[in-house]
Amino acid sequence: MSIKYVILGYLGWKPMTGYDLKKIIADSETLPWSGNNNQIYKALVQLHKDEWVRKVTENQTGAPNRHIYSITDEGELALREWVDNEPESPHTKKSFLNQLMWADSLDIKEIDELLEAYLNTVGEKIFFLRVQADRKPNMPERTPRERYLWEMIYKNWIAQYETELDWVRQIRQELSKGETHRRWV
Amino acid sequence: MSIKYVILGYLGWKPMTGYDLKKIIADSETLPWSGNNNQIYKALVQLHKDEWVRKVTENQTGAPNRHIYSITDEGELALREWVDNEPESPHTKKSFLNQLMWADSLDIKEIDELLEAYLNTVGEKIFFLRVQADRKPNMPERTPRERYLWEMIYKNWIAQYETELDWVRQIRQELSKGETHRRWV
DNA sequence: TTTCTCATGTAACGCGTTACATGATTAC
DNA sequence: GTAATCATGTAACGCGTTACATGAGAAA
Repeated sequence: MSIKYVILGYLGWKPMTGYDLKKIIADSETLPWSGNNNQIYKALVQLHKDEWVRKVTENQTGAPNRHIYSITDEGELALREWVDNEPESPHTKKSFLNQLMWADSLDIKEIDELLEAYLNTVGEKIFFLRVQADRKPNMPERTPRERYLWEMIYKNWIAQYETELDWVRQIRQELSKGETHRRWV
Repeated sequence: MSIKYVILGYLGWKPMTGYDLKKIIADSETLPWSGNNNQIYKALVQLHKDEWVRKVTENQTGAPNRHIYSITDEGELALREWVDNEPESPHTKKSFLNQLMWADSLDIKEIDELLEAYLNTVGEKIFFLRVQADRKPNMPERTPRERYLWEMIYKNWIAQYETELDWVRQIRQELSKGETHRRWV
């Protein structure tokens, strides 16, 4: 449950409520979770039981009392340990490529339209990534180095999608060339 | 349940048993499933109930009877429809980037070691991708165009990981430069 | 003799999602 | 008046994983 650590990371930046975390996670273009209540509130209960966070309740009228969580010393230690974990390769699901595996039943025009649609969805994704990289919401900038790391994280995502665009352009061009030269029927 | 369609795709290539499909999926460097029994056998039951595949039982002694599945006309139609679906952007989980978000608590050396380890796991992944792209196991080559599509699919994955390598190299270089110039403490 | 391959299937569990539930305040 | 924001939480479900279960034949 790596979302637990992501939450812990944010709480190590500053104290927050579950609701705050929910918004951050839901709005993020790079964190791969929807930010649903169930997951976040459960993770917070979990973190509290582990004593990696402490909870302060702020009374309110008109809305449920706010539970403000902040990281503990044990939490900080656990976070550091997790950060220093052996890195894993990315896990990617490209359902479009799974479609393309069996796309030979389509004619050239249909395939090209699919590729164009893919180009557009990926292009849109890049657009939103750039907007967020620009606005930098919820970005802790405690040191210049931290700032640099976060910038590189955004660049990583953008580069990934740019690579995707290049690939689509190449395949579209080659398919149309193959068409005119009757390399495939 | 997109694995259902991937299975349908393979059965549209040639008739197979659940066991065959399990191996193909488990061995694939690009399909994002482990190839566990539970999922595959259930999907086959599902596909059979939909009448997208038919089942022929071949009696055996010493091993369970083989259930050989092949695609039906309805199945072929359903596959074509799915292939022609609106493409989605890739869904990627880069847990390493989530670690890096909070890596400012580490010192330069620790970060660099993490990046190097990441470089290695990604490099390894590329290696296996290239091997598989080269050997081309379980690749239907019914037409030149289909062959081309599958090659481009492998290229897509390789390009993605290559982009990752470039990114790691850049960040490592810049971090070490920043270190000598005391841009971050 | 132990391990691998063939070949099917089930059980338990974890992570993640959508949808449900409540209710006051603020903005349009 | 309707919708969004604040703020908590629960229920039901789907997809995917590991592990369990069986049992013969072939290979190491």
